Amino acid sequence: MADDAALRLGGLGDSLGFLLRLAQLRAFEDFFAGYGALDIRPGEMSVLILISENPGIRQGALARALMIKRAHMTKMIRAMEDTGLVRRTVPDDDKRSVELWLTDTGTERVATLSRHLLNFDADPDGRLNKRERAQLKRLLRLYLDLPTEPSEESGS
Amino acid sequence: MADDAALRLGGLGDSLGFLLRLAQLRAFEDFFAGYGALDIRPGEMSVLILISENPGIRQGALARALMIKRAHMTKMIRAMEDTGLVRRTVPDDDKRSVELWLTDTGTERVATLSRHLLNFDADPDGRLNKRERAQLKRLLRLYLDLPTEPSEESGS
DNA sequence: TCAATTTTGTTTACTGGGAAACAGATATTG
DNA sequence: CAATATCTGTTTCCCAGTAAACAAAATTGA
Repeated sequence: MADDAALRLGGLGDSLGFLLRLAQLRAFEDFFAGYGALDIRPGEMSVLILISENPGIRQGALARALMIKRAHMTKMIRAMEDTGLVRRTVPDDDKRSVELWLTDTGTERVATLSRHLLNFDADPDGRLNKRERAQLKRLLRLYLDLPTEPSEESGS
Repeated sequence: MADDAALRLGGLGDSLGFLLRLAQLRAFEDFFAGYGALDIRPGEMSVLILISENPGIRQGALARALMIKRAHMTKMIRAMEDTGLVRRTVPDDDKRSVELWLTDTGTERVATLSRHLLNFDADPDGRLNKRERAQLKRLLRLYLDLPTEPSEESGS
């Protein structure tokens, strides 16, 4: 039990990759703890939100943004099409590509998820306080070459 | 190309879980870029290092420390036993459990890996400077309830 | 003592995700 | 224009990892 705390991590404890992996697993635990009832996976959620924010986004662009492979995106999108959350169209000017749109059901789902996402993320679970949490996110965005300030253009 | 930068992330860009997932994927990319030649996976490496730092550690404790399931640990350890990196013993005082030890080959491997790990992690790849990198790791350790200071105090 | 519960590791079946080969559409280059 | 190269999505096959059921050992509780 307390034995685990006594474990020596060696060089691992100073490895960014190791810390990130553990932190991600922990964050997903938190995610499921908070979202359990909703029967949604993190991956599906991110896909839905990105389509919602970027209607008509092409499948490949979505895969790049989420850093998953096109082969896997094909499967995810097909599943979400089957459950009626997403609609696919092929544009005339490039018939290789596929554009993605939310169905009405998908739009509703995103609305629900977004509400919960805000609640979830705003709730410090005791390990980090608000300031530390914000700082952590800032550094992660930096590491990821993402805009440091989340683009907040939509007037409420 | 530049399209990707123009993507709107919506609530996702402020979600710790999302940022952690992306960061972890990116860190693994970096890992393979730096380690490619060595033919080692991050998971195997962490197992080897933890056994090296905690000789005789039991399989379950190792699984908990790395936040992976015992079922999967069984497979990993068996594979590493087959390739002669790890040795398993069953202690007399608890015949359910399995204690893990490095073979000589395993010990050599860890020595090599540790050298590379230091090089790798010490090399800022341009996105974060040393200070930011250290700060990021500090916050991650905090989030993970790990000791904020790596157990070793070396220079500076 | 000895039945019931818990712990530890294993097996089997399944899911999430990647690698590689592919086909159709588009872009490039002569 | 034709020939080639590249891009986009898909298919197939594979690997990492999980879930659930299990067996053996250990612990608990009457």
